[in-house]
Parts: sequence; C-alpha cells; structure tokens
Amino acid sequence: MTLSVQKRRERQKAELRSELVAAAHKLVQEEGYEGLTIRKLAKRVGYAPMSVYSYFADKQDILFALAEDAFETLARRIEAHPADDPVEALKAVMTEYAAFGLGNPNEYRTVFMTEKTRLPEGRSYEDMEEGNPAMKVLIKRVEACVAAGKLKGDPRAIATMLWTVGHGTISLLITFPFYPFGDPEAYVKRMCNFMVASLSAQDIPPLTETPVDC
Amino acid sequence: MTLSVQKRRERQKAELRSELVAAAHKLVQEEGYEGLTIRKLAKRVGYAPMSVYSYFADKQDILFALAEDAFETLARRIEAHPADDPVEALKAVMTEYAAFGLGNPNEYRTVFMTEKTRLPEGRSYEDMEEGNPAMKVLIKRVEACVAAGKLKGDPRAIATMLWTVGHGTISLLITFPFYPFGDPEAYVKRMCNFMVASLSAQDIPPLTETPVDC
DNA sequence: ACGTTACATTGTACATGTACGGACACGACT
DNA sequence: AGTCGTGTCCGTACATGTACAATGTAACGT
Repeated sequence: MTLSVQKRRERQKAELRSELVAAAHKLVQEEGYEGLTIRKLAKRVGYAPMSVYSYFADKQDILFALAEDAFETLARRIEAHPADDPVEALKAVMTEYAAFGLGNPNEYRTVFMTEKTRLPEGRSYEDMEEGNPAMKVLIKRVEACVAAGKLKGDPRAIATMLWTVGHGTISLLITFPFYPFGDPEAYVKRMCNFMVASLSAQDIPPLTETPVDC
Repeated sequence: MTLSVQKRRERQKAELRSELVAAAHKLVQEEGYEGLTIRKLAKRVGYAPMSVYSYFADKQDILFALAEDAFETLARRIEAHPADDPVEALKAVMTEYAAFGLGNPNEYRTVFMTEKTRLPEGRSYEDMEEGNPAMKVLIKRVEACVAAGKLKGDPRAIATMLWTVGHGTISLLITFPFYPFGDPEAYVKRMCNFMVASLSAQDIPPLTETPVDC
C-alpha cells in the first residue's frame, strides 16, 4: 500500500497548504496587504515561521496562490456574462478583465507585474494559462469572432495583441492614477473599442519566430 | 547673506546626493541589481547607513534616481534619431523606447511597474513627464504627424494611446519572457505598425473626464 | 525487530530596510 | 555674547524574509 500512503501524504500536504492560503486570505482581509507576514501567518495556524516554507517556496509563492484564487473568480465572472453577439462577448472579456484589475490591483500586480524568477514548477507556457484562466476564454471568444467573420487572421495572434493592449491599459491606470487619462472606465472602453475596430479592418498574421523584414 | 548660505547648503546637499547616486550606479554595475543595499552604499561613501536617509526618502528613491539617469540617455538617443518622414520619426520613438525597456528591464520596472506611493515631491503630472522625458518627444512627434495630415485627432490622446500600447508590449515581454510572442523585436514592430496604421484610419477624440455613453 | 532513509518541523542566525531618538554643528535672533 | 532652532549624522533597535542545519517521526527494507 505504498501508493495509498504517498497519496494520503500528498492530500494532507495539499490540505495544509489550502489552510495556509485561507489563513493568509483572512489575514489580508483583516490587516491589509502589507499585514501579511510569514511570522503572523505561521502563528495563525500554530506553526513555526519556517514551517511555512514546507508549503511555499517563498513569500511570492503565497501571494501567487492568493492571486490565482482571485483570477479563478474572474474567469467565472467572465464566463457568466451573456454573449449574444460574438463581438460584444469579446468586448465583455476586456471590460471585465479591466474591471477586475482596477478592483484588485494587488492581485493583478503580483501576477502580471512582478519578476518571474521561478515559474511555479510546471512547463512554462501552459502554466501561464493555468494561472490566468481568462486567457483561455479570450482565445475562445476570438475564435468565435473569426468563425463569425467579424475578425480575420490568426486567433492566437489576435488574442495576444488584445491582451497586450488590455494589460497596458490596466497597468498604466494602476501605476499612474494621477496621469490625466480621464475617466478610467471611459479609457478602458476607448481602448477596447479602438482595438476591435482596428482588428476588424486587418488580416492579422500569426506571430513569427524569426526577425521580420519591415 | 542668508540666501547665499542656504544655496550653498543646497548645492552641497545636491553634490553629496549625486555622489551617492554615482556610487549606487557603480555598485549596481559591479554586483548586480540586488547587490545594491543601503549598508553597502553607505560604506562606499564613508557614511553610516542611516545617513543615506538624509538624501533619499527610502530605497525606492535611490532606484528612481538611477532610473531617471537612464531615461535621460534614452531621451537623448531618441532625439538623436534621424527623422525624415514624420511617421517614421514617430515609429522610431516607439522602437527606441522598446529597445531601451528590453535592454534595461530593471530601470524600466522601477519607473513604470512599481507602486507610486509617494510621488517625488512635485505636483503629480508634470513630474511624470519629468521622470519620463521620452513622453515629451512622443507628443511632439505626434503633433508633427497631425500637422502633416498623417494622423487626425487630439495629439495628447493619440500619444497616450501609443504609450499605453508601447508599455503593454514592453512590460509583457519583460514579465513573461517564456510566452510565445515570437521574436520580441518583431512583436514590437508589429504592434508599432499596427497602431500607426489603425490611428491613421480614425479621428481620435480628446480624453474625456466623464463616463461615456457607449 | 532493527537500522536506514526521507521528510516534516523547528531553532537559530543573518542581512536588510528603516523607525526613533540622541549628539552635534552652525546660523539666526535677542 | 548667549540662547535657540534647524538640519546633519549616526548608534541602536526592531520587524521581516529566509538560509542552514539539527531534531524528531514515520515508513521501508532486511
């Protein structure tokens, strides 16, 4: 019964990890984002500070776990949105994404604006989609637009470009709240509409691995 | 002679601050970005660690000073670029900006991707242009394009949108080097060309302070 | 049953950013 | 001249993240 023992161990470990994440979540809610320290977290669950490191590589890892939870709810919120017209459905992804980023700047920052020294242990790219389930929805809805003839070109390239602009918009609004963007929501809508209109007018080629001529 | 004495003091202080910045710069060159610590820096200039805080509010402030230096050289590099056609001149701003960001990720990060808890003491918005001289050039060249009839609309709005996309591109390339953007330079050029082409096709209204209808 | 091995837990220790308050020098004002 | 205020410099102290290694425990092989 070696396997079953191993699995029980893993399950135990996963449970304790979840408990730590829950405690961290409560701590953040109660004392704010900078109130989350390893020592306080350990005390909450009755462990020694260093024990936390059996479950998380470092503090970033804890923040990542918190942010992943938040992003899952984002994905659900996007999916839950009504999608009569494929183009409107695509716009909804961007506006919901932006609303989430502006409403959860800490989580957005830890996932999209911090150095990626260590990727969470899986194979690079899929892991990013894992930690960002919204990306999957985005690609799906882009494909729907292409299928409906509203957009033309490579879906992944289009989605990547949309992500690029959405991220630029959100991160600037977060980082420079005093810059005169005007109303944040209006600026988000402007960029969103601009991108959809512009993409509609072009045939977007796939991303190229090699340096390009012009 | 109160004034002159005050000024001498200020000059002295500015000199010492510059000396500290220079020492910090050398430290970073020698030991890398995480080798820059307050204690090492203080030892370099023969001060006690806490003395550094007479010249900088905190460590971020030091990093900011370093980054500002770097951005000034960026502005010079952009200005130095030949600008026969106004559209080409505009594209040159974006590609140089991107090249700088990809080549100096640490500086780019401290200026554009860190929380702005304390703005450097001046009045919000102009200070941002101060720390980012490239923005001034960008607006100027957008105005040139508008004047030449190549672009239509509000120059500041156009410049802001270009900045948004440029920043999104650079920060994603920096943060997710493993995401399959393809060749980074090619992706930068793609976004740059896409934006110029798209902006050419529309009349861009000014940024609005109030929430918008559609 | 017994030694071995792997792993969870922890105690200690260190480097770091920085808050706090003291010591001191020097110009300003009476 | 003497007192005071202001700003510089620094010694001490604390919270924090985390490296290192010791200790204990539980499963495993023999």
